[in-house]
Amino acid sequence: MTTAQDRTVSGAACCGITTPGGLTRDQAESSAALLKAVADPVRLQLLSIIRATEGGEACVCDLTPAVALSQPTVSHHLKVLSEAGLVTREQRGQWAWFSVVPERLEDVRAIFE
Amino acid sequence: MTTAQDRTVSGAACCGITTPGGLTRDQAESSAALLKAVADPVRLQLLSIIRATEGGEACVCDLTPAVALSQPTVSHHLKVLSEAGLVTREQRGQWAWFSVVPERLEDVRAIFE
DNA sequence: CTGAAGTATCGATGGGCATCGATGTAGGTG
DNA sequence: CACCTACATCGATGCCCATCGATACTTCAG
Repeated sequence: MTTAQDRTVSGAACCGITTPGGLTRDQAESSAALLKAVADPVRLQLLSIIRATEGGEACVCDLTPAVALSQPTVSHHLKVLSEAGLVTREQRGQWAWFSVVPERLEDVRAIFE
Repeated sequence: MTTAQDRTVSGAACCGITTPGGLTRDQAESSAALLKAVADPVRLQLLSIIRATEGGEACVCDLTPAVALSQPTVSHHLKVLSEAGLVTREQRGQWAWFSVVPERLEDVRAIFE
């Protein structure tokens, strides 16, 4: 995808100022991927609900009525969060329990240090 | 858009755990809107470039070659960032200068306190 | 006023994604 | 075995958005 500039190009600017700093395209791409997982109202709600639940865990049967969406949709969102490393899934008996990964949330904050 | 639950519904869960905490749908919606503005590799790059430029300002003529995209596209991204309150635009002579709003970046971090 | 340069806006297009119903799968129960 | 429940996957659909070329707008120089 990335064409010829994985580095920040600094063209001879009209204003005579070069732009040396800045993220690499790859850095920006991976940070954006993590942010995309979080930039959704439903997923933000899911994260906050899981965190607010006693024990820090919640199963889909709890989350589905809480966000008022179909079960496949909730399952989809949890998969996105899981693939981003923001939550972990643990099959316990018949239910799937999800809990958040605080370190990963810290990674998100670190993007805007 | 929001149907009947602007509050976090707590259905009688299968596991006997209610989900009292959690964001309101409206809270989640506005936070997600802010995050969406930032969840894009190009916009992350633009923000970092502007911040890294001496003076904390940059004009479109600098940014366009730096991200290797067409001028209309860069202008579009800057508009998105501007509407999210993440950058401010100042017309100075013939050029449009953009600078980041640190307080707004702090708002983003605050979502994951 | 005429022309040129920097930006913003417009319209079109293609890709990604949120959502759903239907279906598959696995664990628990009889 | 058969049946139910919790959850995941699949396929389809509709919407949002990133990107572009073309064009309009603004500012400056002559």
